[in-house]
Amino acid sequence: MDIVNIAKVAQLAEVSQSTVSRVLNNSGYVAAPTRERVHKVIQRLGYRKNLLARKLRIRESRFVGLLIPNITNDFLSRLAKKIEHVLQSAGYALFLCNSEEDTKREDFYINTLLDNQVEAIVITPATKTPNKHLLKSNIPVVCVDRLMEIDRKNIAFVTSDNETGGKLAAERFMMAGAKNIVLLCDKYSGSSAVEERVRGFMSIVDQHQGIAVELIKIRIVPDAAYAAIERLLPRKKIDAVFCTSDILALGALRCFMDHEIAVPDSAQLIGFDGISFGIFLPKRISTIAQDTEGMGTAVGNIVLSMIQKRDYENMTVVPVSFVEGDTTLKDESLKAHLSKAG
Amino acid sequence: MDIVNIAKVAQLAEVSQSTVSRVLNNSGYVAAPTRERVHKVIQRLGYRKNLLARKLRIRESRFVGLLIPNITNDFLSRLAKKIEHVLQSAGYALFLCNSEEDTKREDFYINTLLDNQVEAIVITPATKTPNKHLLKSNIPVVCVDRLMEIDRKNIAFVTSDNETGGKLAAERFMMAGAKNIVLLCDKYSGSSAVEERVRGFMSIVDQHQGIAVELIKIRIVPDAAYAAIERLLPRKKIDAVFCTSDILALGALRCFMDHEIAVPDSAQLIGFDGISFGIFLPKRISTIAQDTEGMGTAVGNIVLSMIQKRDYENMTVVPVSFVEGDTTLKDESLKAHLSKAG
DNA sequence: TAGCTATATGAAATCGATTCCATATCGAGG
DNA sequence: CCTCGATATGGAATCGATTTCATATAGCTA
Repeated sequence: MDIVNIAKVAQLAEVSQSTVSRVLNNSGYVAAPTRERVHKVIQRLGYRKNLLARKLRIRESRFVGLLIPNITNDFLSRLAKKIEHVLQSAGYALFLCNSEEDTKREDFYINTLLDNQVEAIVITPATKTPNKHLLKSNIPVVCVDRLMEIDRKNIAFVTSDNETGGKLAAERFMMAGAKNIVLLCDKYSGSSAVEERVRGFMSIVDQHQGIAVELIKIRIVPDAAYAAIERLLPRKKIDAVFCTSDILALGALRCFMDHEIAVPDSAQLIGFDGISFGIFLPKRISTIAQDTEGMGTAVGNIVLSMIQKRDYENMTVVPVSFVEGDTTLKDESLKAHLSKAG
Repeated sequence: MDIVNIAKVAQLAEVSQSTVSRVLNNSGYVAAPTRERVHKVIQRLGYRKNLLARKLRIRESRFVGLLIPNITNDFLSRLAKKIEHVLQSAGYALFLCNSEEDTKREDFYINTLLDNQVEAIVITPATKTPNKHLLKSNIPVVCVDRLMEIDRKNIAFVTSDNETGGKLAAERFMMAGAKNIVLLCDKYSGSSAVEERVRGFMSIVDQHQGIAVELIKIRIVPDAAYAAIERLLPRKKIDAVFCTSDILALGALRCFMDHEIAVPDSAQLIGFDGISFGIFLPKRISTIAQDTEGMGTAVGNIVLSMIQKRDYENMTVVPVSFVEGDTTLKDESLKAHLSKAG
């Protein structure tokens, strides 16, 4: 046999299991020589404690489940990294699950996580409708990026201030006097984040007169944005495009450049997310940046608070900010524009 | 009490634990009415089996550890996603660990993973020197992307054909008659992948005469590449740049554009990885693309083979391919160039 | 009808640690 | 000298499942 357990250590060190356990956990009384002897044997046998057994006994798994649509997504991977960082410092291990925006998979994963006794679940849900297994369970849940219509104890939400983000973009366009706006947004997602961005944007637009906004829902890939803009170009003059994601903005930008439409002079473009890549491209895309690290840290800390039954923020709204790139008029041009207009 | 375990189910269903277990696992003999009764109680109590207890008993954790430098990296996140996909289909859950290229953290994580009884570890090691805890353990290890100088049973390697990738890039440059080449590569990484790319590249260059290659090691961020090229520009005429990563190529491209150096006519550029973003930029970067999905699938399957003690490929080399973008001379131009030269 | 097998169920050991309780020694204080 | 508290250790129950072994009944064959 080469399974070495606490009993074998105890036997060779000529002490009881209790004593070995006390040595391992630095608890209770152990005489120095005994401790020494036990350590020697542990060393010699290359003994490792079986955390599964420990977790079963103390009824704490120190596992947290992370259930997101897609780890490949820039925003989500940065989020995941930060969450993992915070949790591992507190001794928690993270299960990685990709739902692929698929309710079936989400279902499956939630069950798996619960069966594995995770102490909390961090989820970016595929739909606003709550999963029934999640509802039945009592463990802490932190819902990130997207809201859920759920009535349950022990749940917290962390999102960017999407509505304000939408407003920031719209204000920028209004200041520049945009009249013919296209709004590109994610088609499939039941994501509340996208909706709020659109709502915020429209709330500002609605305060102005004579502004045309065409809202187009597309798949969240650059080609789709490219195609959407290309389809519109012959029909109308576009002077501003707001995309609910930088990925879409990328496609739109490419389309404008291919059709030799001057950006930002003829058409302006604002994305959402603040994907870092952007700033090294020939044209940096102006964007509403999310504080991904801030969100990740918030999520991690809230998870810990909830697990430890401390107080926690039920709803955390993380501020966003406008990051000026090369696809919007500069502040100076804006002022010139305004004074000319005024 | 609201902990419901198999004993409580047994009690309410008026059967023994053994019978409940048989029902849960569909093993052994259970009379239909009994089975029915047990299911009713399970339903009523909302019983869930405690997998920790099960895993302890059957001595199989069905956990696999994934230890990578950084999930934020495009290549690694795609890899992670694929691996997770393959493993979850086989009933394995994945622990996510970010080593941050830091040996200390790597150490810590390997210990944690082993203590949690993972059945295998997938690792992109921070150094070529093997971790001592990894050496001592017997569980299957799959080393991805980077090789390790390790003498151990139960280890498999999966990497791209980095050397051939380097050769492909060099051949392209040779065909186009490049004479003044800059080779930008990752400074800190002890990564064998980078070394092999460089080796492959140089092996082709060495077959030609009168070619100058300046090798520069920099941090793997676009700014560093930008700065490196900018520093060289006044000193020498550069007609080709090979970057061991697309991230670097991005910075180099930006630098050329800012200095109004025509790409690819004056200077050509080839990156490595095949990051999908590239193709939607104003200039798509020609690159040596890795088959990330193929690697992920290979890794997943090898892990499963090793765990199940089936045969497995000890060393898997996944082919790479040259993907022509807008930063190298097109095939036609090349032919024209060659006929003119010849 | 004796004997055998397929079906059905339960008691108890087991996985590997933690922990409560009991026991024992020793030195200090009364 | 007796008692008490601090120190040190061991025995055995426990966490929640799985699994072996034993037992019991029913139906079937010889």
